[in-house]
Amino acid sequence: MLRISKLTDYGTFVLAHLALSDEDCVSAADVAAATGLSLPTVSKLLKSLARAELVSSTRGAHGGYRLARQAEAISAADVIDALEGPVSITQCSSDDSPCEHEDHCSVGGSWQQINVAIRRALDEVTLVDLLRTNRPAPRFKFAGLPIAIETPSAKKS
Amino acid sequence: MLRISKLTDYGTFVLAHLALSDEDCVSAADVAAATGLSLPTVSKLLKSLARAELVSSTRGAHGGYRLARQAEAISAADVIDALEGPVSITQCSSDDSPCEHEDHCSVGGSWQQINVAIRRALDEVTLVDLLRTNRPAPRFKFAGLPIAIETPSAKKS
DNA sequence: GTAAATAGGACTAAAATAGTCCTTTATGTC
DNA sequence: GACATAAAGGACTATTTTAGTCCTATTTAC
Repeated sequence: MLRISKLTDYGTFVLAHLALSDEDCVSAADVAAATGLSLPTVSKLLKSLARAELVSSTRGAHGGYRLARQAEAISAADVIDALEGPVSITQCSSDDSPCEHEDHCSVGGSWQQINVAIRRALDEVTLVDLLRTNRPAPRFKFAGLPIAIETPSAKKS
Repeated sequence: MLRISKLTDYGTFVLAHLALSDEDCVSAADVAAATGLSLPTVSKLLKSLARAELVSSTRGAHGGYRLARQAEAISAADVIDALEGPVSITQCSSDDSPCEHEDHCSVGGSWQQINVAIRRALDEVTLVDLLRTNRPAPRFKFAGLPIAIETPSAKKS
């Protein structure tokens, strides 16, 4: 587990489509048609992405969305931040609520280190990288261990 | 977001207590008392940890649990695997179900790279590290950016 | 035999996520 | 100026996941 939400994954589809589109400006409906996602969902995603300033929008007739900056300048961390809020591996490292286990907690600090390491990994991968590894013919499945195992019916999203 | 579950976090409390205990064998009830968690919850966690062979158990009267190997040899990744299943950042990289977005998916491969990077970070931190950073007097809060911000009411779990 | 423990799994409750819909605002076109 | 198109914002529902509890069976010390 420790996974990104479906919506974040969809968000990368949406951004990928904007990055690859020839058009200057693509409507949510077009993105929905191109990605196979429903319009309400795409719409919701684009609104969030716009609020995070990863895409910019034009309202009204012939309006739509485009990337707010170059694909190289959009990292996986940016996308996750936009759609799930800031990355933080434990709840108590992000909440403002008091941690009721503080008295017994003998771990804690290292999660922050892990957090930073994960963050770094996510910062280093840009939308361009996500596009580059675009549908290789033989697909791979990651089954928990850092070893890619080829499977006949493997799939990716 | 992109966080470990509460139970996994609790799991580290439980393992920490076993690691620090003088006793050879600690019952679930003792762990519950020491950690402030409920017995059913601790019991569930220890059962999962035992199945993953991170702890070993002795049944019957005077039974209990102990670490199955040295604390240095238990990584954060091991704990997450035991309590949440294998780490995989996207659903379709772990499921056996077909990915219904495959046709439109223009990302995918790079998530696996990210997965490996995260995995590496989690592999490198052991239970000993988690114990070492044990309750520093001034506590830190990680607010999304890889910068630790000190707050008056910060807490950790 | 009995009490103290773990093993396994079923079940319920709570919370987070996903997905949809409605109303408002902005903008181009006729 | 009216109308059509499209985004903005938010409310709401449904679904799924996670958390937490409980019950029964098995094992072992005394």
